[in-house]
Amino acid sequence: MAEKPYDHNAIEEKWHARWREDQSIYACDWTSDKPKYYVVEMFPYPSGKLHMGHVRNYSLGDTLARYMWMRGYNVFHPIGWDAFGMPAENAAIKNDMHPRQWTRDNIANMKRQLVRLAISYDWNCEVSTCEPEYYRWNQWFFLKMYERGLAYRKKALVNWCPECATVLANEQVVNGCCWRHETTPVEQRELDQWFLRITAYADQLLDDMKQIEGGWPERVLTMQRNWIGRSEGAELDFGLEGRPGKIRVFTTRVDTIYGATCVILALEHPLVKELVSAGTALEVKKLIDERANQDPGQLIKKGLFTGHHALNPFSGERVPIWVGNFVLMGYGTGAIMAVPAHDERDFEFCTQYGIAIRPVIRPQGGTLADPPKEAFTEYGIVENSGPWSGLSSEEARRQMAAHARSKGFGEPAITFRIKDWGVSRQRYWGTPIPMIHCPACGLVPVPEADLPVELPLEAQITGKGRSPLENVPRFVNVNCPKCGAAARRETDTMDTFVDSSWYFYRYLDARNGAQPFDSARAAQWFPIDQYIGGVTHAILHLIYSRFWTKVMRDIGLISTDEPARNLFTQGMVLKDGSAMSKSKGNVVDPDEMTAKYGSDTCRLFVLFAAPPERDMDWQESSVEGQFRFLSRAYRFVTRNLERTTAGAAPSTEADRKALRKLHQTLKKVTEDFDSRWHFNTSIAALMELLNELTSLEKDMSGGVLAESLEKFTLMLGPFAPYVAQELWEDLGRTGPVFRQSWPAFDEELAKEEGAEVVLQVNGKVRSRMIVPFGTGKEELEKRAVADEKVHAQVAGKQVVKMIVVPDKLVNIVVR
RNA sequence: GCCCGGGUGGCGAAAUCGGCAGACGCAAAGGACUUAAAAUCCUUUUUCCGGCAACGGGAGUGCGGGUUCAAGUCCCGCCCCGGGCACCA
Repeated sequence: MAEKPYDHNAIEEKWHARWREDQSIYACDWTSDKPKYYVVEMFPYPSGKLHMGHVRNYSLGDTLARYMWMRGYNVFHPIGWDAFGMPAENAAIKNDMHPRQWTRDNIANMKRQLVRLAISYDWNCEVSTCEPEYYRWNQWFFLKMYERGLAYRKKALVNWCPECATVLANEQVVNGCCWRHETTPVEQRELDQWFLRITAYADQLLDDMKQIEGGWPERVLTMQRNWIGRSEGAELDFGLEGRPGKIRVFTTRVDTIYGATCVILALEHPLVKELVSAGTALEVKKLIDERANQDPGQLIKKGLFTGHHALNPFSGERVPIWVGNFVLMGYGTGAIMAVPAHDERDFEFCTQYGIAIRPVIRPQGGTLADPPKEAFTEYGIVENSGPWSGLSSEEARRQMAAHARSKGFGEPAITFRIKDWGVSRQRYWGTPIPMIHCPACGLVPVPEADLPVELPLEAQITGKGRSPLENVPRFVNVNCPKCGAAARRETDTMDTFVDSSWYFYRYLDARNGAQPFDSARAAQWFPIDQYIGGVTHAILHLIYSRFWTKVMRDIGLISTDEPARNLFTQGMVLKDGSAMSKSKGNVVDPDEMTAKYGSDTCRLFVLFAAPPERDMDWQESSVEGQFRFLSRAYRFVTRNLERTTAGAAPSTEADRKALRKLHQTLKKVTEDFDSRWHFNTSIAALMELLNELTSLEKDMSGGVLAESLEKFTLMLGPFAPYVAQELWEDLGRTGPVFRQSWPAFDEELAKEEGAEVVLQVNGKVRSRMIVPFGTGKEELEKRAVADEKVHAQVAGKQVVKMIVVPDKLVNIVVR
């Protein structure tokens, strides 16, 4: 019996080499007639090295992919690179290295790591978003959106560092200052920027959630619902006293309008300039600057009286017009009617400035609190509101909005919190926006035939100035495609969320030079069966890609409304209670772990540490346990190889026990795969099985040994592909483990010999007994009372009640 | 402030439908093998009380109540930790 030591290096190198020779091992079979299974893990940003969050994400996806292959599915499991973005530019500045070179080097290294971890990717379909063959389709989509009015240009504020003389991304602003000049306050500048009209799809983004409910975590849907922020109310016009014009406000509570005691404009509201004196305008400007450098959560409410009055369209009452720093220009109409009695913010503001507070809603069955001590914000009964008095809030909202419409001073309205998606970036390492500015023709799209607009590689990246592209004459100077005159090319590049909005469609057809992808193939493979990634992308990426899918549908490329039927959000990998990050210096490099213990151990470790949806605190100590398990498994199988006899019937008591445990394990692991992916318990079950088999080893006969070794190896396959493959070969079998069929379990064999019934007295366990399954209630009662230990507890007391759960327990209640 | 998660031994965790709390693993302690160490194997390991011991008894899943024959699991009220949103009218 030649037991072999577990030489993980030799085993992993051997299979690593063989698999690398056969590039097609994980390739998708596009002609297969098996049911499809499309599994995607969120692609990584090529920062240079995989971190443990990646290892967790990809091990999870891989384990699932291998299982689905074994279940007979035609699996498509691709990967790519989210390869545009700022770090490449920063590296270029720091190390004098071209972003493209830096990115490609990083990709090569991370690809090596993924292959080493034996993640089963179809490398034929690899996608890298920084290559023209990919980003040309970003440009193509942009043109399609422009045609449809979904891409447009407007002025918007950007963060500007006067020291760098450059635009900063939001994440480069730290405490209101530049990340490189920590004492230089960031200024707000207005620039023309490109936007995508995601708001046109706001209702669909909400409604189509019906299609993915149940498949997506509820909390992701909730976060998206809040982000979209649909609210129903009314827009109303307050007339201006003594001058023409009006102020339009949005409110969800028309029913409170008789309690409106002032109108408040946002600081940037266009009317402010008209209404206030030069002196007040200066004060307003001050408030704007003050707010720019403040944490929005800590903002202290401030405001100014404009000196003018507005007229309440319902009551005709004259109310003062204020400006307030807490009124958002970007939401609703940029102006509100303040009802301090029924809104906390208005209450705070009006109390502070001595503005009248007038309650008009009383709680159902309660009385009007006058003067109120705090805002009553719930619905109730309308009071002191002319003809509307006595109505419920709900009824008043409906009737009053309708009344406003019939009188022409307003109408029911729906407002969204979500804003159009600003995609302009004044950066180099991104997709050039395919537009041309012609002095004669204005904005002219680059003709489709001229795509891609390639990034000029010679641009100098200095971290200064508006955009590196502006200093590349070859890029900037073009002839207008319409009139032929000298024109300027747009130098803004696209947000990298554009790249990631549709990459999983490109996987299907990664080398297509004529279209973004083949529609017929997309119809066959979409929606994605399982998308896996971090919950950090719950909002942006996952909303943008849903939006993109709908646009592609409207263009006619696909016919589905949603990109992914199921989404799984894995937990974060934490160290000392917070996320691993370079700045905290607590990053763990997977290479170290693979070098020491091997990839199989590393994979097992991340899956075993916690259930996948939960955050996992980094506790490296348990890695030894995983290594020991694989080591024991390997030795167990190899030393028993020669004892196996195929087909021999079970003969010993040990055989029966081993078979029972084997089939119980098969059942457990299969159920974990088919439900919640708690692979920590699957691996624990495999450990239990190995422990049991080891203790029965000597008394097991050849037939049961053969079955046990084979099925154990197959079950190990999705988790630890290298060692499973090695054992498979040792067992004299051929072909990849993940192409074998997943072993079925036999419910009969898995059954225990008898049911263990717990005997309780007053809810406390006093004894237990083994009875045949299905033993009747009366029989159980009889046996329970006869039990010695139970008897000792019951003796001398009165039995009040007996609860019997067949095959489970008997509880005797005594007094 | 609002909306989600989560809180179980020294540690990671398990208990999937209200029915044996702590599976599996780590760490620790003791032992076997060894000249020795590593590796491996065996034993103990929630806690308190009694006992030389087999064993017996009590407590115990963040805190306080409740429902139930029975609660980690369900209900009510709190505390703490993590995440998201945060003047969205």
